[in-house]
Amino acid sequence: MREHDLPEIRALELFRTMSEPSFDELMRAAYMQTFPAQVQLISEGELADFLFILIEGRVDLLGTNANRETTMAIIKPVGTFILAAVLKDAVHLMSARTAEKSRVLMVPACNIRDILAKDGDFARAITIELSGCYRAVVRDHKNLKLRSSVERLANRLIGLHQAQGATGELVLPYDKKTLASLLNMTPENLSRAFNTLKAYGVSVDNDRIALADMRGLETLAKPNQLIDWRL
Amino acid sequence: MREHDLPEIRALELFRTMSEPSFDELMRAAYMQTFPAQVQLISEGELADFLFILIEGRVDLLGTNANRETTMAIIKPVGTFILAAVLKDAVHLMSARTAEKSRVLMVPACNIRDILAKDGDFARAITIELSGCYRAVVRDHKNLKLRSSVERLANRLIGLHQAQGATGELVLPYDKKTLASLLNMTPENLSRAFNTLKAYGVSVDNDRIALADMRGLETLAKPNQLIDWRL
DNA sequence: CGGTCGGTTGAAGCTAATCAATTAGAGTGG
DNA sequence: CCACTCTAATTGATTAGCTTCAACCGACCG
Repeated sequence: MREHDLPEIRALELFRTMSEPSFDELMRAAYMQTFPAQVQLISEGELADFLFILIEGRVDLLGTNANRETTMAIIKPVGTFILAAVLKDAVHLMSARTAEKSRVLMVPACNIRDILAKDGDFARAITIELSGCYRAVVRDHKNLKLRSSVERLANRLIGLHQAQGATGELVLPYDKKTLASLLNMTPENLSRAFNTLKAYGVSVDNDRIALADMRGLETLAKPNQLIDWRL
Repeated sequence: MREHDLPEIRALELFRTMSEPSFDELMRAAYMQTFPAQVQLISEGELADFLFILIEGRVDLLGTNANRETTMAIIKPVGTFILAAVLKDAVHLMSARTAEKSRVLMVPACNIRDILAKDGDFARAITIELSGCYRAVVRDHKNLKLRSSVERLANRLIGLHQAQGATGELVLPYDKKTLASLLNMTPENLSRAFNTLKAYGVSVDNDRIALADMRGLETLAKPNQLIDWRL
């Protein structure tokens, strides 16, 4: 990367308070790239190799599910993106695409994690915890933007079923009113959604649910690792 | 707090790797509390005084807007909540209420921040950055769960107007297709929403928007500091 | 026994998505 | 320069999804 960009980067909130050697180490590994518009910088589901910092231009963050796509966020300079995936050494929950010609600083993920490890353990634990919270909300947000209410319910049932040992039965861990609110439905609509799912082998006895046709249910639900399976 | 709980807490991912003196310091300040069901632990809009860690029971995280309420998340043991607000020394974006009798460890926010400051600067900068990302998605999520599409558009316009100097005019920073996706609307529906807003003094000329009746628009939009105003 | 609460059902209405058609502007290539 | 194509944006008609309002049921509780 070019010497001339260094002071600008050093001034960023994220790097301002960092020790000189750590900063040097990071920057030796990092590089500045200029991309034209409409370039796919990262793709959902891939591992996070770099932390991206947008210096100039515009980058859109996108989520997809079952050939639907939605804009999750728009990044403007100066902003980082996909920090959480880098910290967790996890897979991207969103894709990123340049919307204009953009200048981007790319810092290899392993260097970020190295330097973080040298720093305080507690601070590091905090970042991991926080990354987890962040990613959970992103998943929720995608869930809401990209699925109908019946799909959300179906996937929730599949998730609970899994978590409870996949015995063909599950018990709702909260009352239906709460479940409805969590899935952004009215209680009435939840009740109807359960009726809709009867055709897919779902039978309801108060808070006990039986799933008789997992294949069919999954065909409807289209479970998606980048939305559903926390952890 | 009781001696007997200490090993259990120490084993949590968040505290496992922490130095002995730091842990002791935190725990001296912290205390364990048992609450009955249906107790409001924190309220939207208040400052974050404590980091909460749920040890037993269940806590619901709630968001509200214009006398609507929604369940944002359900916390089960062992889990932290409102970490981001604590790190940013900011106001809560969600309320928290016990759903069952719950045992909760409360760590004063200032102690968390003190210990974090002693640890590496970079790790600390990362947590702040990440908290910001997290809170942004929470805001987006509330926006989507608690407002209609016309309300979302109206608030977006108010926000852009503000950001551009509140001159009575604003320029859309992205094309309408992107704006629609960001607001979770179809382009057709966005176009109709703009028509609906004509009655509230909004006139559209390509990407240039004029707001002639801020009072009326705000009455419709009901802007909410806990959803809209980033930073 | 009346009261409340969680849940279900039906009817009506509203919000938003879909499908189809049209216009206007930008860019391409003969 | 003029057709040609592409795309963004708008409009209308229709349909799907969801909410709202109202009534009702059964369980639990005083």
